[in-house]
Amino acid sequence: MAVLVKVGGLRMAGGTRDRMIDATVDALRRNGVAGMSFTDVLRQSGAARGAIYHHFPGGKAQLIAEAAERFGAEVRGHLAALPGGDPEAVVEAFVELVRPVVAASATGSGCTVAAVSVGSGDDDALRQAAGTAFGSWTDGLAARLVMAGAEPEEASGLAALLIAVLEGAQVLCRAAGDTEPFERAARTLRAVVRSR
Amino acid sequence: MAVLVKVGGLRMAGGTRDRMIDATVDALRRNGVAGMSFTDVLRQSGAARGAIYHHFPGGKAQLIAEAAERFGAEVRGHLAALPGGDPEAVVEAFVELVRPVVAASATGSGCTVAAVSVGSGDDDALRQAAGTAFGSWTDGLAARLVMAGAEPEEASGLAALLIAVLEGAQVLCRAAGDTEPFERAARTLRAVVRSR
DNA sequence: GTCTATACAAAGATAGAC
DNA sequence: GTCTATCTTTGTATAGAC
Repeated sequence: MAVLVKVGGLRMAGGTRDRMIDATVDALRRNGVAGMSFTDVLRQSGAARGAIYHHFPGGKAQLIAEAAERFGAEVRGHLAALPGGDPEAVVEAFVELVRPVVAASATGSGCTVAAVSVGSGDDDALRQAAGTAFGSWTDGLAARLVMAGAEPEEASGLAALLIAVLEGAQVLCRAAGDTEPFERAARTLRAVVRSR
Repeated sequence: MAVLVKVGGLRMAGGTRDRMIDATVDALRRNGVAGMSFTDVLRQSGAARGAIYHHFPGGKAQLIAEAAERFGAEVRGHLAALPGGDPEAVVEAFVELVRPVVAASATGSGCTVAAVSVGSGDDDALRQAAGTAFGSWTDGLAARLVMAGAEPEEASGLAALLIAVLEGAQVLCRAAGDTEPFERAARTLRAVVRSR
């Protein structure tokens, strides 16, 4: 096995290590940090038990940190690619981007980084991994808003508000079992941005 | 021991059962559902191991559900007591109420109900317990806004937005280790409500 | 690098004496 | 109602053959 393709020194998707991280991303968003077990990850990735400490000498903490990084980078990419010629349009596009994410959360598959934040316990490295991801989202979204013509300070505050709503809505919608809390909040959010 | 005072058929605070629920509220907000152990609860409440299934035949799930209910009721009380003669003032008071909560979250002690929502896994009873608590917060806050003169539909949307920001800010601030994400979002929130 | 087997600790859950 | 003791399962972590 082990189809390890190396391109420019970067290991491409498809390897065991890679599948393990993907499986961890999924297990985290579904069961949280303490609720995720190696058993789940091994079953979903097809890896053997011994593969864990071979690929991740730091054990569970390292695996989780890398999963948070991967998920964080992926979302950041989506945020940077947000369409919209003015701040209002970017907010509109943000709402559309978030809708399916929140829907997934309503059926049990929430935000991996939020799971790491809430479940980090007293592990500072984990907490910081989550903080870095969230920070990159807020900064990326703020930069996107500036690019669309917003004032830097206004963009920073608006981005922080939007990311907070994104995370809060996922928590609420998972508990509610539907996306209604998000739709209500989003309606107000748009009305509010439009009236500026 | 067992200073069980009964008043009108209701067991008052001070009993073993009661202390166990309090300890569970605390353990949940700190470590999440799967991260909370009976060992923690027993140590903090001073109860014996056998007391668990004596007081909570439903085991861990029942204990967690009751903790979510208690925390939910307590917060709902705070929201109902929010001062303010008009919607803008209520929002202002909300921000002040939330500030210390978010600060606690930044040091590791987040929202008990959020922990239950995120950590509920596939247990529908737990998910629903969290949903009920969140629903009561949103409804209570909306009612308070209506009382302060807001239109019912406007109040419903604004309340959903505020609760989402409350929960999202806790997740972000815990990861950041400080309250900056909340302060940024709150600044924008107030500016936005004021401009109506 | 991949796999099997296993050590060791901690979890939830019960039984039964007091 | 309270407590001690224990069963069973599950989880993390490691050792070592291939």
